[in-house]
Amino acid sequence: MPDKESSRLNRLGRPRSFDLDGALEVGQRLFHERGYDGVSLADLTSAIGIAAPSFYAAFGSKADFFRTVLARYNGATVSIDEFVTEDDPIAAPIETFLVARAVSYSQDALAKGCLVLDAMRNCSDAGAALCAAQIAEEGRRRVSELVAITRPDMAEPISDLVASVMHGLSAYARQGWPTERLVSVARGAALSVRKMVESSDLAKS
Amino acid sequence: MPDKESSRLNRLGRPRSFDLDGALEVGQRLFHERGYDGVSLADLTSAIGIAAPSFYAAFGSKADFFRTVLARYNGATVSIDEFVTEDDPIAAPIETFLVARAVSYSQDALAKGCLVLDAMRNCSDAGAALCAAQIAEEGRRRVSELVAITRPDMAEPISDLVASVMHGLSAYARQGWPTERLVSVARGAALSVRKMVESSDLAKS
DNA sequence: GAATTTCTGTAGTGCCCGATAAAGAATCTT
DNA sequence: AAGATTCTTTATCGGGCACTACAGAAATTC
Repeated sequence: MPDKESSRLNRLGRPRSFDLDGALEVGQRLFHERGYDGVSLADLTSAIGIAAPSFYAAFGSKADFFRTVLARYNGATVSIDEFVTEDDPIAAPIETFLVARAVSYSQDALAKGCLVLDAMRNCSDAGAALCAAQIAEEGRRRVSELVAITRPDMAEPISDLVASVMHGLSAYARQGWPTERLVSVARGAALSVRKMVESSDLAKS
Repeated sequence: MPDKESSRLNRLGRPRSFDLDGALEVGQRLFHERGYDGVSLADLTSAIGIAAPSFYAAFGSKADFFRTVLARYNGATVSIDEFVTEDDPIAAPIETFLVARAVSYSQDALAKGCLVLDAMRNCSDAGAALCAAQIAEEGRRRVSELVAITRPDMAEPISDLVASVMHGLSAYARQGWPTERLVSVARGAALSVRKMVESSDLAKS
């Protein structure tokens, strides 16, 4: 476990000859294009432009590297929080969020689908798959929390549905479905959300 | 390419010492449990109880074997046609179908999710993944055809949504979500379907 | 400059993968 | 019986995988 930025603040020794985040970006592109198992260490190192030992000194292992890539990717994706308004606190943000995902999953021809959702299933390393599942669960919980503000009884059903539809969006984006088609799916799912939000207000004050 | 039941109807030579369909069943169980790449040829042959050359003589290759397993699995899954009634020709059958899938994806602890939908993404062999995608597309088209009978304008949006939700059901079944939770997702998605079917009847006579 | 520390490149490790060559065993036809 | 055909067994094959031992190169501190 070589701490990247420790041991007397790296003032000694030969400096690293490549950019850490640049390597992560290259890896992210490759993983998004071909999946965890579709990218070998030789692919990674040759694309980054370094030899294997440099890779291991910097990142520890392929799985560790991938986990870092996942975090980087997740940090760059749009959150549902960005769509929350005061008018419609739930249904509209969820619809906009799903549509945004439908678009982002299909806009880049070489990086279709969601890297995180894909890694949940398409990843031979159990630790990396678990990491992806935790990130996905984090996102679902955020949706759940937003719904819970006004409709706590619908928090889980709605967030579960949103999470499930996102898997479909990611899967069919990978299959090559055009953006409009995925957006249609997103809007269709939003119909349910709207209906669930507006359903019999048993739990409302 | 050894044709299994050809060449003068197999009247010559040493008879096969194992059951073909039994081997497929064993393989199906393993693949469903661990996925295509999670099952090695050694796993398969030892579970079946034969040596590798017998496997190759009978099935051609691991990918060919898997394709046959996929067809076998698909033939055993419930179709939406089984739920069509005269009262409600679309919405109710789709809801029942989705609920049935939610149940079947989660009932067997060692075979969670859908083997076909999983293989679409979690499969290093391109041919096998394509085969799975075709089977899935076949199912989606069947839903589309049913919807088209009464609401041709909604055939694609609804079948796309159903297909997408099924991916979520399969993925989260694999994650260990309990049946009730998946059923809730299925019912939630069915809300959309119902609303889409009953929406402004622009295309109706 | 000398010693120290850290990174880099060459060259490999062992492992597991899917697939097979070759020879023997079991059944058929004639 | 002899010959033909097909399956089974043993013992691999070459290849790709993630990963690393080792020595040289490049920066630091003294």
